[in-house]
Amino acid sequence: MRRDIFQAIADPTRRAIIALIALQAMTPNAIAENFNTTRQAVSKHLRILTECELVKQESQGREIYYSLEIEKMKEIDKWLEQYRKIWETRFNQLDQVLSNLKKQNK
Amino acid sequence: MRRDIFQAIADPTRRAIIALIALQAMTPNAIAENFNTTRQAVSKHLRILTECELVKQESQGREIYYSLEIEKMKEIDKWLEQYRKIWETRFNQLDQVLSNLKKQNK
DNA sequence: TATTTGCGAAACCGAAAAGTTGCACATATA
DNA sequence: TATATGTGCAACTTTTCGGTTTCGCAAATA
Repeated sequence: MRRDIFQAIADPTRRAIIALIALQAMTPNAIAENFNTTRQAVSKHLRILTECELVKQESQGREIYYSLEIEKMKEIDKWLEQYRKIWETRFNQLDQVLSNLKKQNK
Repeated sequence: MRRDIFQAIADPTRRAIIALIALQAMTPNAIAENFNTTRQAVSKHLRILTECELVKQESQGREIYYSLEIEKMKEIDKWLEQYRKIWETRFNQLDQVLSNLKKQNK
C-alpha cells in the first residue's frame, strides 16, 4: 500500500499525533492516552505515518518510541512553494496599485 | 458534510486541478479534458474544493469558471509554520555544532 | 420552437479507509 | 518459572470515497 504524505496528513487524528510527537518521542500507549480511541487504532495510524516516512521509531526494551521525521514535512512546504509565489506576486501587485493611487493623490 | 482543506488536497486529482486553475479560471469541461475521467467526476471534485472554499466559481452564461482561492492556501502554510519553526531551530543547532567544531580545530 | 451544449445532482457500485476485537510475541517483573 | 505489560498484526465491520451512469435544467444555437 503506497502511502502519500498528503493522504497521511488528511486525517485529523494523524495531524494530532504529529503535533504530539513533534517535540518529544512517545510510545503508542502514551499517545493513545490523548485520544478517544483504542491503542490499536493509534498503532494503525503510526504504521501509516511510518510507511510514508513521516515518523521514525526507536526501540527501547519492549517499548517503542515514535518521533517526527521533520525533514519529511518539508515536502509539503516544497509543494506549497509554487502557490506561495502566486500569493506573493498578487500581494506585490496590490502593493503596486496602492502606490500608484498614492502617486495620483499627490 | 463538513470538508477540511487537508482532506481536499489529499486526492492527487484535486491537487492537479488546483495546479491547473491556479493561474487562470477554467470551466469543468476544459478541466476534465486534462484527465482520464468524466466531467462529472471532475465536477464532484470541484464541489468538494468549493465546499471548503479552496475554489470559487463565476458564472458566465451557461459556463461556470472555476479559479483558485489562493488566500485559502495560506491555511496550510499557517499549519506548517509550527513545524517550520522546528526544522529551522534544528538547523541552527546543527549550525552551532559545526561552528563549535571549527573553533576546536583552530 | 426544436436541438444542442454546459452544467449540477442523485443513485448506484466497487475499493479503500478507519475503527474494533482478538491474538501472538517479546520483554519486563513477581 | 509464572504473570503482567507493551506492542504489532490479522480478521472483520462500518463508513467514506472516487468513479460512472442517468437525469433534469438552463442557456445558446439552428
